[in-house]
Amino acid sequence: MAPAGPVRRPTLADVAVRAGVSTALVSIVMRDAPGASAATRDRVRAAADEIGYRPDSRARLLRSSRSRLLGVVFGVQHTFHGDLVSGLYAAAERAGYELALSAVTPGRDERRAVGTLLQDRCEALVLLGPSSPTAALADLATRLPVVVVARSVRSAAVDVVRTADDEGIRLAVDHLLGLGHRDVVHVDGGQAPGAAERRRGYREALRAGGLTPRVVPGGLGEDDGAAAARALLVRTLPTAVTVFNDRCALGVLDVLRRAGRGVPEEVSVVGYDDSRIARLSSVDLTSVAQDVEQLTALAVQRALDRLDGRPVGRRELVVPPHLVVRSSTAPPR
Amino acid sequence: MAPAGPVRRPTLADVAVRAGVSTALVSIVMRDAPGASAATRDRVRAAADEIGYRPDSRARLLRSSRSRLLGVVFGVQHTFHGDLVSGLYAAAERAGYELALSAVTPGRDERRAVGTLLQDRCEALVLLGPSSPTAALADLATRLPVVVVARSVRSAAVDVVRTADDEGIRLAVDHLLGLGHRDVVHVDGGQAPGAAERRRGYREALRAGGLTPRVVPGGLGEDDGAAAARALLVRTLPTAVTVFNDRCALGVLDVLRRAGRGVPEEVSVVGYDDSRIARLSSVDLTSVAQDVEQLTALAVQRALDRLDGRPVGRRELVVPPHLVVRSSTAPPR
DNA sequence: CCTCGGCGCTAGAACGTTCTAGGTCCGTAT
DNA sequence: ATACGGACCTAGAACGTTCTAGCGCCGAGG
Repeated sequence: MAPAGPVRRPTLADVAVRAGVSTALVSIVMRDAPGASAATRDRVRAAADEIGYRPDSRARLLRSSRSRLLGVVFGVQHTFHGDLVSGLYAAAERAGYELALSAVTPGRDERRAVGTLLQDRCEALVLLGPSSPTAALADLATRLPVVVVARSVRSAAVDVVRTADDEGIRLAVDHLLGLGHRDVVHVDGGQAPGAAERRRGYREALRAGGLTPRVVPGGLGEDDGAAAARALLVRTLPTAVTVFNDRCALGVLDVLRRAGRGVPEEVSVVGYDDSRIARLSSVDLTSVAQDVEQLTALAVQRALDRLDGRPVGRRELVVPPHLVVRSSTAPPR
Repeated sequence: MAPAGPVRRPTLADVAVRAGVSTALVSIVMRDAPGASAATRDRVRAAADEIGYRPDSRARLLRSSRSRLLGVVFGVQHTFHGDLVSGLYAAAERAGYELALSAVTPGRDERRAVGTLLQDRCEALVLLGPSSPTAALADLATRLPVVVVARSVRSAAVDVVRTADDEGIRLAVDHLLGLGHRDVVHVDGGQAPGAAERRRGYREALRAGGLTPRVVPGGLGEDDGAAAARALLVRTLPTAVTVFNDRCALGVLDVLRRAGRGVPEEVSVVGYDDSRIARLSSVDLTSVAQDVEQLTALAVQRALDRLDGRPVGRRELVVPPHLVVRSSTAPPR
């Protein structure tokens, strides 16, 4: 039943013969371009449907100078990248662009991923949380517009769209202070990208409330969070904790609960990322959410601005996050 | 710093002029095809590097009859699909094929995803857990080889590569019986794809051990698992539970622990999927893992067999899963 | 000396589109 | 009548590759 080998696909010429017109006219009809009568349009479309014609985007893009193609590099294991890709599809479609996806996997590094996109004639590149060194990104940017999402890059060559991480933590702290907490600790992300800014946001927010900041070392993973929580347990426990990210927060949560310290009864916990983990009903973690909609819309917008040579303002676009309150935070006892 | 607009990319002709040879020769060198002397090869390559030439895959594919392109449709929110994509990249590369990714997102359905791949001239399609009706898949398969992964399809037209779900549950049950459990309950997945087979595997395994199966209704999500666990708590608790999937198992776990029933001290729990959730150290759930490596290798293999017109055996390839033992299972007290 | 075969290379035609520059026809204004 | 403009359509040249022929050259075999 399945075709034996690669079948020759029908082309414009096949449709043209069948409809008794020229290929150029078929092309016009297929593109919904002006220059054909309604009657012929119907006839051509019917012919195309009958033989199952589909335009060949390769040939199409080859001919037209602009490819209207946006390359996207994403990490296949980051669930957050999945959300971003969804948003990018929507934003690109609104602008009449297609997306070419290229994944970074354990066996396929960023160089490879970018390389295939370049061959695909993308007009611009959107890189989600890239790990390439700044120099490599800058070099890439000499060839085509490059927009980096969710990471900050110290280079004048590439555009950046990211979340205001300091403000995110500030939201978390303000939420806790608003609930009446006065003893709020921050579990740190160490060297991780974004950690410094979140730490700073925490310090500023606490000082603004007239309180003394207290930062304990943490990390990216659950184990880091668990260690941080154990460290907190040996001293006097704070009434609330802001954590670098959700995974780390999960470790904190787990250790506290196992130690019989109720969350949120004894300690309130706030994570960061609003990841799928945070949304699990058994976790139900209050968390800082990035505005995917806006991040992706701006990324596409910026890419197009560069392509069309429009003047752009700040090279770095910073999007405010918002807080998603769940059941891991409550007023102190 | 970033280029103002779409810059004209260097072409074969540019390289040819610079190296003082014909475009055909440059093409030969770029493809590592025989027919050029070592000296010229070096010269051409140097010229290409200097002007930053990259072959245009559109034009390349347009010209050569075979595109050596495999289309992959995946769901952007399924983390498991991410793992599969990684495997597919590796398998495709070994076979000298490229992958064209097309994502299904909340705002972009499967039809769309498949449509763009068809336009991209893919030779065959690999669909990860597609939700399209069988008829649509069969229709698609009349146009090009279609391999469905991780879902079973009742159609002679499409190939299927999937995990032996019944055997997976059997592994889980045997593990529990081996630990000494005699009272093992299965929390069901209802109508979900794969649920029937897992249920059957459970029943068979229990009967093979001379025990009486007991199935309670569950579902795909945590809440379903939570409800099932609560139902179990009102009767006599079994000593072990196999659950339809990890998310559902998480709900079971949560309710049991909150009710003060230790896992694995009082009840052992086994999930299914070996998802990221199961691997979280705070969850650490024993789970049935699908063999991603083999699933993807077979999927690519089968697609190529169809393309090359090689005779294939069974239309459906079933891969055995394996059990990943973690700390949610232990001998009964 | 001529032929032959292989190596290194090139000219020119594909591939399936889009685009430019017309070409017909018809109705209307001159 | 002739010219003109517009609506509809077509021929043929791109686009950047790969592929098929075939060219010139050199050394070996007749």
